[in-house]
Amino acid sequence: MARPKKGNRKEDILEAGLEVFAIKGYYNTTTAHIAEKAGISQPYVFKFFRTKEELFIAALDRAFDRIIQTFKNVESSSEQLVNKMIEAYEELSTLHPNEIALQVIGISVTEEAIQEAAKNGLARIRSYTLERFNSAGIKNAEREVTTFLARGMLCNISYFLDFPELIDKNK
Amino acid sequence: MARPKKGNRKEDILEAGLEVFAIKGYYNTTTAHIAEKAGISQPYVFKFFRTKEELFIAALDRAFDRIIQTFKNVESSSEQLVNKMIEAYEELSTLHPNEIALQVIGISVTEEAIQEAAKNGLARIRSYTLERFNSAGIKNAEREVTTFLARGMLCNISYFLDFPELIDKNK
DNA sequence: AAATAGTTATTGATTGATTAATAATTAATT
DNA sequence: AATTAATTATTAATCAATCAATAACTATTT
Repeated sequence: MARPKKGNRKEDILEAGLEVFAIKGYYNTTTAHIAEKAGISQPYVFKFFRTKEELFIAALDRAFDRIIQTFKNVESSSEQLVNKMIEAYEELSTLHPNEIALQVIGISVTEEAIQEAAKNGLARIRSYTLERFNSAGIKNAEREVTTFLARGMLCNISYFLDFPELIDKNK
Repeated sequence: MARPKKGNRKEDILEAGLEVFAIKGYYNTTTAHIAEKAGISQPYVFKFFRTKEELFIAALDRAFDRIIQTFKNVESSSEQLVNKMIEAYEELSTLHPNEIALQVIGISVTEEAIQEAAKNGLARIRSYTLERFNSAGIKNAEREVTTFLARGMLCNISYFLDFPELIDKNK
């Protein structure tokens, strides 16, 4: 049977892709897996995304969008900004674990176009954070951003590996 | 012709594997690539390592060994220990880039046994560092170790993506 | 309102390339 | 002759991507 559903198929595929890629990684995910999750046939994926790589990059971009949106939602005074942003990021790893996992996966995949997309996403995070720290009047902002990113990366890995002991439990 | 070479084949394969995996990643590396680099035929790899995964894990373990050895070679007074270790790690990324790349790759691969090996390697780094910080009488050692690891992870990613701007240039 | 024409949504079948791993075989060394 | 070192030949599986076909809907004409 044809034409059963109505909704936005491209959107379905993108969300399915984000989830499956985040769980199984780039190479272990087949287009058939994604299709199944999206409730369509495997070849139909290619009507909306020219290649598996293109679909992955679209999912990765969306993951970075959501991460940045999380930071944008943090409202805070200068005093507490850094701590609030760290808090927000930690919350993200329980609230949107797939976005974090996809970030880790995107960074380490060796396909060139994917690495470019990952660099781009990290650059966006960095420049948004720097802007924010600056307009909050934080001194030594560049250095603080680096420390913030570093903590974020360790947080990612600790979450991705399901290895909480990697981070000390003092707060 | 058979038996042309003499040396330790297992060792050759392991070093070839470490290098090729570090450059192309786990999934994009074929056993044929490694064999070629080691100067042997593809199936002969399996005389020394039962599976591709087993070979990767052996290479990853060796990479972690070398990283830890680098830290062991740092001799320093309590005062300068942390800075000296950071310096040593930064040097590592130019001196032994493959070991760093393999670490990044090992962490993000979704094969379970490989993730276990990566966790194990990180745990070894953490516990060695903690011991060292403690016996140097550094106060708040747990927290300092976390900061040290975080910085290391960002360093890894910045190197792996060839993206130095991710880290601020102040020292 | 019936028939016709055209479009959109979707699938089944297939393929061509890749590749880890095994088996059979050959050559050199002791 | 037996052991060791290595190769060639082969296989079985996997998967992204293409293609041709079909079902269902919409618009147009009669």
